[in-house]
Amino acid sequence: MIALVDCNNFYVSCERVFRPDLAGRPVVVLSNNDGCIIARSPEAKALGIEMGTPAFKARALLESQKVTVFSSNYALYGDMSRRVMATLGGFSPAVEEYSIDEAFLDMGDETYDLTPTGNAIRSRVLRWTGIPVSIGFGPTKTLAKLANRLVKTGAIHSGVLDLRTVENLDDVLAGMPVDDIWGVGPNVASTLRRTGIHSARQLRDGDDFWIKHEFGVVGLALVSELRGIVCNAVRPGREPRKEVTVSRTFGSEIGTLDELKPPVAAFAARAAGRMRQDGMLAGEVTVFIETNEYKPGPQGFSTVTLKPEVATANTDDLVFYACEALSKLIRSGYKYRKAGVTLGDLCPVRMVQETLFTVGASGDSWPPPAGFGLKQQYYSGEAADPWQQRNRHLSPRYTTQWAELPIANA
DNA sequence: TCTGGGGTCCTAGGACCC
DNA sequence: TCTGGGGTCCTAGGACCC
Repeated sequence: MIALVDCNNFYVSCERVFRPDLAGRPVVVLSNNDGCIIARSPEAKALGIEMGTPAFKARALLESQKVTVFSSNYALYGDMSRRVMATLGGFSPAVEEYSIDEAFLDMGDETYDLTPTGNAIRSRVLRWTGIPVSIGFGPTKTLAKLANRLVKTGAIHSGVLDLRTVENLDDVLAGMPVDDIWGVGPNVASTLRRTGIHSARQLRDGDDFWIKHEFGVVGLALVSELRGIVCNAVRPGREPRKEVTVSRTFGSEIGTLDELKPPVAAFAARAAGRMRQDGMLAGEVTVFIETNEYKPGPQGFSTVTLKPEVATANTDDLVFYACEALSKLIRSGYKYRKAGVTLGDLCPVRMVQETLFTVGASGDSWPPPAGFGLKQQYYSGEAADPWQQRNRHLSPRYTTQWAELPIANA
């Protein structure tokens, strides 16, 4: 059996842990640049605020309904996520961190109803971290996800559902639209509907040959998992990343190389930092720039990838390649609104050292000495980031900065 | 004024090889 | 006249996810 543990309205819940006065009140969290609404409390959902709505379109509603608004605070959410995952480790030897707010737990071959276990998980996570979670149990990841979905949407149960306890499962699946199934996106859903398949039950009972023909091995695996056949096992831990991207929409549009270099250098440096935390080296550096699709004028999206001779984690090298790529990318007459750097073809430091004794040729020791790099002040640190856009509603980094610790009044 | 950011996997087709 | 067949690797792009 597999459990899918999903934090409820995770970003909002993180904010509420330190703002108990907001319990029961409408709260939303905005994306980077305060652009879109990406998390909503149930009260905010009830007001009809949709996921992904641009903040400026919702402004009137947010104000009239006195919705509390937060900019996203990833220092806080990342740390809270770590705490939740650590707590889940007490319930299963195999916890797969699927995303910042979700984990799959291998629950072994238990034949009894896991609902009590689920309740125990819920209450411990809530007590230890302050975060409420929903839990679905099923024989496959897809079915655990489905159980979790039923918990959240249906009135089947509050908080925890072991799919095996659902007596009229066929009826329930018949009432579930295919879009609600994990792995069925808009494209697949519309193809399915066009051929008369509307419900999860119909998809589960579909014809293998047709599924494979239409949706390939991914579709076939998905349908098999709906039938209870494991195609996608729980893989404990966090998979090492294969690439690291840092990208941002700028506060304003910029066009020249001189203007674009500092942010792109900063993105490369930040990506390099993240990558080093994972103990990886980059085999390629990709830069992309993008115009503003919402405004008239010449439009474009372009990308250039450069490959260092030897995989490297050296910030100066990576910044250099990123700037090289950028200069190949720029076209005069275009105004760019967004740019990003992806470090790809990542490989573990150790592997390279073992197979390639030339690691020193990248000109860097690893980890790099403190204060390395000539242009440190130039491309490091979010604080000194003039392209950093709006985050007017940022909460304190309660758990990761001494100066921002919450204060308890005795 | 204002429209996020960061990932993974698969497939088709081209290049190349024997 | 007739123009193999099988394989690998790489890449771009699609689709999906949170």
